[in-house]
Amino acid sequence: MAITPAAGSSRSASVKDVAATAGVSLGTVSNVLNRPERVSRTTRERVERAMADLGFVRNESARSLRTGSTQSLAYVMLDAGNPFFTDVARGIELAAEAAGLSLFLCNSDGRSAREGAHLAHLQQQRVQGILITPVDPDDPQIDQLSARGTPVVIVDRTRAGSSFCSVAVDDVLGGRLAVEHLIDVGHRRVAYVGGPESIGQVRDRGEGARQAWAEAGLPPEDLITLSCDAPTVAAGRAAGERLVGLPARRRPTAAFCANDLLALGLLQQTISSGRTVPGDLAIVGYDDIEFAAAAAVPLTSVRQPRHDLGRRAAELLLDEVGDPAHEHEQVVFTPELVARASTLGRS
Amino acid sequence: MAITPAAGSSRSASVKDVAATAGVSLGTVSNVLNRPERVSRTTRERVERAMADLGFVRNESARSLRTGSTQSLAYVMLDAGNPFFTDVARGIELAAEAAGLSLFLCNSDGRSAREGAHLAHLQQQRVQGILITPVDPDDPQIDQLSARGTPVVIVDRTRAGSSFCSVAVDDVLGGRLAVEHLIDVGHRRVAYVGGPESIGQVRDRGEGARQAWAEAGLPPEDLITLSCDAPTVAAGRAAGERLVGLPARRRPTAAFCANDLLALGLLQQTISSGRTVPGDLAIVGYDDIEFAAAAAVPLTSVRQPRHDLGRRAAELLLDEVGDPAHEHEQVVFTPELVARASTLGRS
DNA sequence: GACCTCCGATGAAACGATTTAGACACGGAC
DNA sequence: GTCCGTGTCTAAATCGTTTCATCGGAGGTC
Repeated sequence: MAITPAAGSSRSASVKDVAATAGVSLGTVSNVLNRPERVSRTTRERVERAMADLGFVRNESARSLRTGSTQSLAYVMLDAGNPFFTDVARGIELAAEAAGLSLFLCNSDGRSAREGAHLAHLQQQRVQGILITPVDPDDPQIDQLSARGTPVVIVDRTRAGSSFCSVAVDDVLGGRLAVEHLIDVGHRRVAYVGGPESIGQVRDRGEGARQAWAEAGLPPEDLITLSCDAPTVAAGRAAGERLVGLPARRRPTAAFCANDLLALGLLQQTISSGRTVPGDLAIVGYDDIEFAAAAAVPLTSVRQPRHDLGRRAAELLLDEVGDPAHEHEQVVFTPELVARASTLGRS
Repeated sequence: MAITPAAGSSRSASVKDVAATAGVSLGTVSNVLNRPERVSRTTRERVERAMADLGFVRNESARSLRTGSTQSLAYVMLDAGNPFFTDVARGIELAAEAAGLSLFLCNSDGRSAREGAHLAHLQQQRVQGILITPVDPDDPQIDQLSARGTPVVIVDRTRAGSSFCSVAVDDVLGGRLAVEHLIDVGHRRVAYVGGPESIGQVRDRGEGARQAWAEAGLPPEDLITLSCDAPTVAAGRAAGERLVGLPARRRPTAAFCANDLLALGLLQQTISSGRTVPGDLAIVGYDDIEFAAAAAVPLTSVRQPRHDLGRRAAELLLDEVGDPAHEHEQVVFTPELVARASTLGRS
């Protein structure tokens, strides 16, 4: 007996305890765990029996300290409350699962400080790689991560220099699709309802909207921009109230929103103030989240392949981790307009 | 010069490299990291300088191997696509952040196998504790975790034996509130639209509905139950079609749905099939997710304090981690009915 | 000047796993 | 009988950090 750790209680069993119980050496236990084919059947069974009896749980810290690598990836998401990002996360997760890695989700909640804390911690954990939808894609901390050896893939954003892999969707094109559609169905006064200009997507989608407007030869002043604090449902409602406040002859007959949360807020405010969609105001959203189709007036939206976005991002990361000859790649997906009742009238 | 690791490239710098560069011993570097007040200012600055120059990043594996504890919690969520759970997660996160711990989110996606893999991995990581909304609260793996020394708090479920802390909401009461409200506003034929009976919440909310119905002295056969495969928007739409198929004299005038996703699906199907809410069908949801209020017919729903649920769960876990005299506690919150247009008509 | 204290810094010993070089036994071939 | 190969298992070194007992020197007291 002596001073061996008390059975089952105080401290969890280590390989040493297992070895002692099974009457073999440390190395043999390790072989049972990592290269079971090298161990004779009888010994292996004895060791496995000992592990079960002691409730042995491998210590991942020790393992990764010795081997220098972990079995996990992380996705630092911009807003866990936006279904778009949780769908992207699901795509990532499936790819990670297929590769036998586990995925940690972190939520920066749009705050740089929080994002920074997560990144620092993940770097200390020595995760195999990090996927991130950054608050600011040009944040130097991201370069620093990469320079210090943690592969990073940027999701749903691109970056000027191409020192990273990234996966994004062509937001300028998405903006064009939305506005071309509104022009097609006859609108000649349109509002672009965008989140803060600091967000790259908001800028790009607005840019696409303006391009489509100009190419149709329509006067720039008839495409007005409503800028919101944040791309949220509440901000969408507020935007609705500002629209109503406009004089009738300047009031747009349609709105293109930078994401579906804004569009849903706007939709709600419009209907609850007694106007109709699309009769009084046609609405186009962006992202095509599940709740867009499920809205009482199903929302026309620009669909992003969010699942594929996540999956592809994870694949790029895995390639960067595994292949020494990896070359950075910027993948850009093409968005697609899904027309529904909010611009077409009752179907 | 000699054989010191190449500056900045191959392998990341360790405390040993920092010590060599700063001309101090290992222990001093460690003191700078952990007990800076014990180190004289000049030495400390020299060490900090060396850390910056070398791009030193503390190795968390080594740290937690030595100290035997990590700085992280984990929440294994049932469905990252359901805003209810992401809101709970946010509550947890705030509490974890306040305690200086980082939070890893894992998504079991309703699958036991995935949940099990996450739990095993988290246990190997030696996280400080695990919060979980389990697929099956009676899963023996949860007991095993706890027995092996990883504190577990069950979120949004309770468990027969009280060997865990848990935080939940009184679902029977929630069911009663919903149905009492429908009776109050005059409904005498009601449908309970629930997910699979295997989910505890679905059972409890249905039970509450039946209790309220019985206490009002209404005939049991006028409270019908529609059972769905899963509590999702798509299933809600399907339920709507089944309702329409019922003969008019048996068709309910109101529906109580086990969660808001179902309710939103049902709402959409009802409206797009040309009927009105609440005129032809009043609808009550459950959870009061943000999209419930933002639906074009704002949804009456049973609000759960999802933010507090998460926060309280995290606090219980932190107490269990920190206080040796900790006693398990089952917290039950009280739900609250939020009446909106889907049962009250246009406001 | 001897003695004590205090402060700051040191060095070695862990933590628990993996890995590698080698020991040992057992047959079979020559 | 010797030698070699093969199949198993062992022993020791190692990963990067923290901790703890210790040590040297500066300064104060008698």
